[in-house]
Amino acid sequence: MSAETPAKKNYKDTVRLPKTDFPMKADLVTREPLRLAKWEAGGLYQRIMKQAAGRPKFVLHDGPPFANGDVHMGTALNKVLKDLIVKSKTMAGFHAPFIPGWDCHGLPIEFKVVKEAKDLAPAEVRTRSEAYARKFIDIQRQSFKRLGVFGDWENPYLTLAPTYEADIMRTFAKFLEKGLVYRAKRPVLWSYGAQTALAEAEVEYKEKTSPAIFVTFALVNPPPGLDGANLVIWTTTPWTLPANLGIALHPGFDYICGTFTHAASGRSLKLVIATSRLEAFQAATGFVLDPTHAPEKFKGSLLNGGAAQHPFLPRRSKIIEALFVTDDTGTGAVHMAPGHGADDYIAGKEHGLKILSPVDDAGCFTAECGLPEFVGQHVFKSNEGIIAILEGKGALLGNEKYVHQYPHCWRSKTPIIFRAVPQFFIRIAAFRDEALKAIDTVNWLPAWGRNRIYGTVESRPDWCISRQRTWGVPLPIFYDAEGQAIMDHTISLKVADAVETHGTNLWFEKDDAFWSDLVGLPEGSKRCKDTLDVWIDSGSSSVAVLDRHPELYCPADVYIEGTDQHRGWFQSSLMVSVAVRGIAPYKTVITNGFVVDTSGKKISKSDQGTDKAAKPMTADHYYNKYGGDMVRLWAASVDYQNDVPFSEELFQQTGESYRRIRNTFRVLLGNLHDEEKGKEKNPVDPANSVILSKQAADLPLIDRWILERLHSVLIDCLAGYAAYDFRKVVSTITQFVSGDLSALYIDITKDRLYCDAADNPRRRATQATIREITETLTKLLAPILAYTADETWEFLGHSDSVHLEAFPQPNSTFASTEATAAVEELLKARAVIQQAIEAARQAKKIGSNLEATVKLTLPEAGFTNPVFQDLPTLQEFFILSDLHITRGSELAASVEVCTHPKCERCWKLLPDVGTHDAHPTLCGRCAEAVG
RNA sequence: GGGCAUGUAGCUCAGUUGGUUAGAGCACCGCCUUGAUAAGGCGGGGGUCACUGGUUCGAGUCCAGUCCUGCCCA
Repeated sequence: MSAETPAKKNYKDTVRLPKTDFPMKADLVTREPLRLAKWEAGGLYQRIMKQAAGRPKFVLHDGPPFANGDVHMGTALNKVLKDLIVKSKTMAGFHAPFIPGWDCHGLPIEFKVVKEAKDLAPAEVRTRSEAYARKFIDIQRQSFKRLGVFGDWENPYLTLAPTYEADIMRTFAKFLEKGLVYRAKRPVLWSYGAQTALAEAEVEYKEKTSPAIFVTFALVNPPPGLDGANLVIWTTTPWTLPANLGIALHPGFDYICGTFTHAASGRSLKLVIATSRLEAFQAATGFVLDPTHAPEKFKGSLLNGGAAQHPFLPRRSKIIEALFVTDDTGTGAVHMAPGHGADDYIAGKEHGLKILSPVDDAGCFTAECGLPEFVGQHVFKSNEGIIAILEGKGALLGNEKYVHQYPHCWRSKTPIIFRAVPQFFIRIAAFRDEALKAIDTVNWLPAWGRNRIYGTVESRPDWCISRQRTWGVPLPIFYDAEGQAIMDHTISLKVADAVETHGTNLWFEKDDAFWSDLVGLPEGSKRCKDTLDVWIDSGSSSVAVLDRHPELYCPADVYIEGTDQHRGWFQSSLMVSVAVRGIAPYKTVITNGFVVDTSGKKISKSDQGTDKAAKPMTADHYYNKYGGDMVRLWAASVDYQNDVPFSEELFQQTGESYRRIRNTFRVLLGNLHDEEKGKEKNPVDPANSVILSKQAADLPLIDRWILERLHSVLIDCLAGYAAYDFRKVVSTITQFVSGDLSALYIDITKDRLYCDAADNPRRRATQATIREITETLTKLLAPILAYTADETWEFLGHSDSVHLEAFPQPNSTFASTEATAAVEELLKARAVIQQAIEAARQAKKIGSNLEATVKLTLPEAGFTNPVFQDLPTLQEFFILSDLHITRGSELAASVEVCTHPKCERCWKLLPDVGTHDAHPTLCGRCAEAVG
């Protein structure tokens, strides 16, 4: 062992390397739950609220997620965005309470419950549905808390709470009072097997063979050239013909009218067919267009408003035009039975057709069908008889077997029918204009959201608010002995009061006599069996939550949900609020896009458990594997106003940013290990700045520069938060950390921090600067990295949570950009120097920068900043041992191997190494520092 | 089919009122460092700015049309 070795070791011990217990490895998965437990035990959310009491308020109203299933990444994104807003508003000086909520009623839950156990009594369905909802509320609440979302988690609002349900009924009563509710028939999916209305989700598609027939309708008073002509319709449901009230043509399609002859029978008829369907029609029926006479040609719009004779009933069918008419099947003329089809209903309503639905609960014809011999007979059994009538009347042109996918009841397995039943509606037209005006009082982010909702409100039909379901809020309506609905809001209010104390189960548990007596109606009155559309539930939250909670108010400052809510919650909330109080329930509405997979396809909850389950999409997978802060950083990094592409690989990219930020914090903290006494405990002064103006003048250029940069970062981040642009905050900080701190400031100041004497003023200035930077960044990141920022804050020597802090205010001392201007010139020179050094390095002439002698040539013009006459600062900035400056034609740098001896301590190659007897292997600065 | 969006490097995104050679992060390649070390630094490759046409001295940016993808409808 040589005598040199111990000396080397000694010098290494004199180097002030960073020292911190702040771990490089975040280990978020184990550490975060501990911090969360500490927050909860200390009542952090309540303390934040208490501290903020009296400040200006900011109310973000939580749109209630459905209490069904685990937290999907899309749900996590939305909830974290809400939390970013609430936390950043809190730190910006607002009192921002967050009351989370859940949407608890509705078909998906009822569907699951009923699927598990069939034939349950309504009260039992409701008990089980509530238990189901509560189970998932707990699961989701745990996830949201684990994600670091702050809020009043022990007192959320639930749409199944009796008080909430009572408010839903009161909202409905308000609609009644204003005369906005009416009852009318409308087609629904009906299972005659289960004798109930079904929802889309309860329908399964199976193969079914139906008769497909072509039927003639003779034109009445046709335009010239079409005398004696017949429209031909095609249908697979002959039983709906008794309810036929119209025929739809496409206004833009080409139709022909010509003479058709049946080869076998020799029968001849004048028929109207869409040109594009001619060939298929001829093949199917055997009726062939007479080639000797040119057919009439016209657009579908020609016949609009005309009429055709019903083939076997004494009435006419109105001819209307409709864009949903297709030319892929049929004849281009569509049989319309508004009581038996959704399209038919809508088009029929537009054109003033009646709703005829002569079918009872069991699927049998009623007297209304106009065919006495069919009354009481099941519709599917009547197809043949109706076809026989058509044949007898000569109206049947063809009859085939047709195999198609047809909806069936998931329970009784019977084919479903469309059948019109009485429903309750809200008359939108009565307050549509008011709603449209309210839309323009709202700030929509992004701005196109305004047009989106305006369009839907403008074109939406009346709101069908009744459902033939069990798991929901009952319509507080009664029928009199004649079956007429009693539309009296005072009665509904009485029901609401009863429900407020006893819950809506009472409606299902008690009988009609009890209820009639309670609300003061005569014996024989019956209560309505329907429930309210769940969009009334959540749409009433401005009444049931914002108006009720003393710490909230309406209109709320912000609603933020996925884009699908323009037609959903944003709209239902708007309509309810406008109807009830005449204004929008929100001042600003923000939308976030959907989480989609990397091929741009939507990832829905229903894909869970299928083949796609290979790609986990639930939030717990991510916070259990990577940590809650990682999910938060991801949410803050994405462009949430558009759809958000997602995959685990993509998610891991945010891990890189996280590591970068964390490692930088670690170095910064490590370099504060021997901070001047008092600094580490320095209470935040009123200006929120550690560096006082009077010190600023003495700061070295590089420190002044980084503080100027920090000043601009701070301003950009505050603006980013104010604009809800979290991505901007993240990218600003990431670029500052990576580009300015890591690559430049820390690299450059290492030499002072490690090798200068402990109390050297420029070393102390650097430490003060580092504290200023670290405190500022920690606060700026606190809304996003809720856990990590809190951890960092602790390591900065603070005893309480960073979440009780406010954002720093910009320190005007660093608003100027003199140092920044100087550094910009320095960086141009640096780029040239680095390229020259890199060439020498690749040529194996040198290794580290410190082994180079650099000759920098500056152009005659420019580079006039005084710093270019300050060789020590230039050497420090470029991290060089040996630099020579000359002026020449253009900016250039050349590199040679430096010949000075190497200082054992600071590793620079300097001429004064060896000039100190006490330390023959050190440079002057190091010899002095070691003493 | 309609309404509203969207389309810039392998991936995710910036690109201000049209104006030099279109930027960043991640990924990738090469080198250095081993005193931020399960880290850090330097250099580098990579884009017909979806497509077509137009306005203009000049278009990623403005106009028209087409296509892709998403949401909401039909």
